[in-house]
Amino acid sequence: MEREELCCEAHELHEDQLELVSRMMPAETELYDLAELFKTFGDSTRIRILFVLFEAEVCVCDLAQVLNMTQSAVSHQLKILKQNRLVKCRREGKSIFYSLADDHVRTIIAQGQHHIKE
Amino acid sequence: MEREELCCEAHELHEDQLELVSRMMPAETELYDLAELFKTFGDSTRIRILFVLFEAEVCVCDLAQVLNMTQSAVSHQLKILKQNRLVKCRREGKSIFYSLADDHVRTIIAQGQHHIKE
DNA sequence: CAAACGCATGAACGATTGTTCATATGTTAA
DNA sequence: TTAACATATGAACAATCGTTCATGCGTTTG
Repeated sequence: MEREELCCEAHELHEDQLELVSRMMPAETELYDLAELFKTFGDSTRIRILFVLFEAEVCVCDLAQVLNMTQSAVSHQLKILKQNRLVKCRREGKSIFYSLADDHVRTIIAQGQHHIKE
Repeated sequence: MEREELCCEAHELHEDQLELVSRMMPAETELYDLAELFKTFGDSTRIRILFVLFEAEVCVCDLAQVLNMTQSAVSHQLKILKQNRLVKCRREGKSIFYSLADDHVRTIIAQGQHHIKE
């Protein structure tokens, strides 16, 4: 990450714009967390898992069956979804049931759908 | 992607649930496009670029200066943002000015911020 | 207790990603 | 036209990612 020494002088950002940008720019940790969150949505397997959970609370083996994936692959992705608090789970006997953590998930996906369909 | 032959019988999805899930599941191309879109948000460099564009229309070298990055790295990321229609650009002399493509970008980022802050 | 079941996890692998470096393209000024 | 400037782009590299395979953990059943 090298800093450019000089910049096109004709279009240099005004001082007040620079101040505005730096004032509105979130902290590094927030930027990182934001990227981490969207990265979680950035895989079609995880998106498919979320769409199943939009309709029902399901156990891991049902997820694997519906999505035509191995149980291991589903478990790995569920772990990522859970780490980013997109899903939650509860144990019931030998099975573990997964469901959406909250409604932000629906909203974010819906906004994404809206964007790609315009 | 191997299909599981058997599944926990006790918690098997009901037929009507299966039908509901498959009815609400988007087509493969839409799932892919959705993942592609969120993948674009899933990098802190691109997030930082977007936060600058929230405040001002800027040329590439100003972006590089503000973000303390090389012009090349910024250009590569701007290409990805443009391919996914998150930003647009116009030429003015030797410079090329980038700005937000539409307001979905703000909405999606805002939803993400809301989620990580709860 | 042991066996079976449902799920989680670590290692390994190919595939993808973000940056750097060198260079090409397009525009303006001399 | 030639030089300088602003930006774009291809190759190369390390780093990260998603899946598979083997195996471990927790629970229930016999």
